[in-house]
Amino acid sequence: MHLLHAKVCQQSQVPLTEWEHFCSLIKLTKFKAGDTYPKNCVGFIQKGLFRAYYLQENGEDLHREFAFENDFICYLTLYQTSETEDLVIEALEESEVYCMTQAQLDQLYTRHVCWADFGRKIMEEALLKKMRRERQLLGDSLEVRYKQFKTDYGHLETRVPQHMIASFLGVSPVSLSRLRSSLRSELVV
Amino acid sequence: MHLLHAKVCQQSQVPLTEWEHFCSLIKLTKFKAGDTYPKNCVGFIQKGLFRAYYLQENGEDLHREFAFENDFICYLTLYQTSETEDLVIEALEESEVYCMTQAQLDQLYTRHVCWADFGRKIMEEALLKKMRRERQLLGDSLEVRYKQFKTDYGHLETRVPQHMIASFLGVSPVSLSRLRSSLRSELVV
DNA sequence: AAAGCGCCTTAACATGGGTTAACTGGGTTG
DNA sequence: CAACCCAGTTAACCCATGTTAAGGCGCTTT
Repeated sequence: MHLLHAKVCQQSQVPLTEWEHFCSLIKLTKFKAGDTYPKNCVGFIQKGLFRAYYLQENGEDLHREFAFENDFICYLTLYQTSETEDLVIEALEESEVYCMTQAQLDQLYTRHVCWADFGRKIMEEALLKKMRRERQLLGDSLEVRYKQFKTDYGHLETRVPQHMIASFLGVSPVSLSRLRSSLRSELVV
Repeated sequence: MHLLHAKVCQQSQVPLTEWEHFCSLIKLTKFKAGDTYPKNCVGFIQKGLFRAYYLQENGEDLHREFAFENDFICYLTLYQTSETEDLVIEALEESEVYCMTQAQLDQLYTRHVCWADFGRKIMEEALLKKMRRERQLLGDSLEVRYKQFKTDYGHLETRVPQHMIASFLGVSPVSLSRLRSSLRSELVV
């Protein structure tokens, strides 16, 4: 809980009564590996690991991102656009998430400025993250992206199967394996 | 002006007095092709065309996006992260933009809920747009991306040099030219 | 008109990554 | 233990795109 409290306070000035109201809304929910996160909820990951991916026509899935401790998750379905309809957020580990419904969050926004402020800052943060990713995808080679992944998400390397990392980096599992082997031989030489 | 008014009202319930205050802050600013948009301002494009690109070490530039009539522009510098420092927003045509400073916008946010709400929705919209782009970059072939570009931004094809479109699509100008020529010959056959 | 300059096209060649398939090793189930 | 499955590796082949370079076209300048 203090993780979430810290995260909220870091973004916005929340009066005590508002925080108490907030606490009355959230519900700690547990997920098992393989569980799907519900479409109409937003959440804060207290513990565990999720991935978000798109279901594609060809049956393969296109990995979009990982989310873990201290991250927020939601489907951004407010706009009911086609993007989010085939998006799936799935638990990869036993996880614990503080959840509320999207509708409850929307009410929070109109209830007190601090929440509107909070929501905006979270969105800004998410947008910056996407821009960083866009830039990497456009400008960096696979090798650079992989090394960046290791510095950014080093702790995920052991928690996540390698083919998901490949998908996250935008290449086939074979390509990532190839790269890793070539990096290994560089070290030896 | 009614363009901007429509855009604001579409996102948030703005009382008349707030709108009047808003109007007292914004200043219609003109840009000539080649002008750089100032770092500390946010704006709404009334008329014209801009591009945002990153300056890279190798001297080339990495195109991030186009912005034109009815779009907002800003550097998202609030966080002073490294991403935005080498970002440039440049006018490609004679343009007119309603501007205010980032500081003025920040004050608006705390002044009335409607603005906090407005800011959050604009950010959500921008985030959705980036997610759509991320998905295209990861999952679609150049041919698909180019065709999508034409349906999304058809009117830009004549306003923008082709090498910028190539950069936006994430390929070299040569590749785009090649694709176009192959699409042309498909039509003939 | 001639020269110069951007932009686009085209061709030739190099290469990174996709695809397929065979093989390995670890874990699970019978 | 055998049979199996799944993830990762490796190799062979192919194609899309990058790179480099040359030529053409339109526009501007002189």
